[in-house]
Amino acid sequence: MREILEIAKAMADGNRLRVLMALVGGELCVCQIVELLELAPSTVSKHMSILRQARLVESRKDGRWMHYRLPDRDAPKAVKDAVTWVRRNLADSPQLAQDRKRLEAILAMDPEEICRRQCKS
Amino acid sequence: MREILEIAKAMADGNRLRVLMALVGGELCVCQIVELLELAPSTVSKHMSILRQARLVESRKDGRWMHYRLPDRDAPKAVKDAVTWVRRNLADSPQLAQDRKRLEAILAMDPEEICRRQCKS
DNA sequence: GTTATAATTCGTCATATGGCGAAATATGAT
DNA sequence: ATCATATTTCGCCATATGACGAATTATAAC
Repeated sequence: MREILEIAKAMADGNRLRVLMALVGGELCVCQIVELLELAPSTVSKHMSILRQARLVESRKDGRWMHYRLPDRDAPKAVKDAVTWVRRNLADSPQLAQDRKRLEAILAMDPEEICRRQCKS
Repeated sequence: MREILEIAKAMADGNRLRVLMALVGGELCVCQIVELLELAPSTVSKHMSILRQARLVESRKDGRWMHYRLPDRDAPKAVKDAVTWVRRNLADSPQLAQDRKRLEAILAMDPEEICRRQCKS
């Protein structure tokens, strides 16, 4: 129950659902997610920690960059099914189409340039 | 997105998950759910309204009694899949086994007797 | 070693959520 | 009509949650 409730709570936030959908296209680093959601890095970090605690995302550290991705095949079934549920049911949300578009632009930029932009603002 | 988020939020509470699992055995009236959860009727009513708003339960009024049940086949796919996810993953939660046991006792009682018990306490 | 930077942790704040009891509503019984 | 009762609505309170900025940590670059 504890585990299932943790997953359900992790899914119960619009920004976290947006992150999960953004990760469908492959892993992202925190600064890219910050750019997408337009939230403070500390806020995004907290969201990612909640998703990771629930095992809805996995992380990989690469130097100073932390990359997050959707769980592998060997994740618990509850987790995989939850991600599948989100993917299926948000696949054609018009609101998230906007995110896909923005994400495309973000991925086209150099990650370092993104960070520079964040420093300025 | 709105709809999916509403479902996820409705699932993000332990007592509401307990209700969903209790309803697997068939519909229940509010006083039976009150007896199971050991919460105030007003609190249970609020939980049920959140579940119904998300369409995770359907309701049927029978005189003074309001009965709640899991959604039919013609419910939205997102809803049916969510309920399936909960059922699959909580099927053998030891914590909920206790609820099943208590529910058995509750169903054995006359509904009116349950209400009488609630008036006393 | 010092500096720069990506990310996290911590403290704080505003709002959301879950709980209750009292009052209101709706319906059956007398 | 009056009363009893099953449920809901409302107002209140305590705690949880999501947001931010400042401080901290970890790592790359110099």
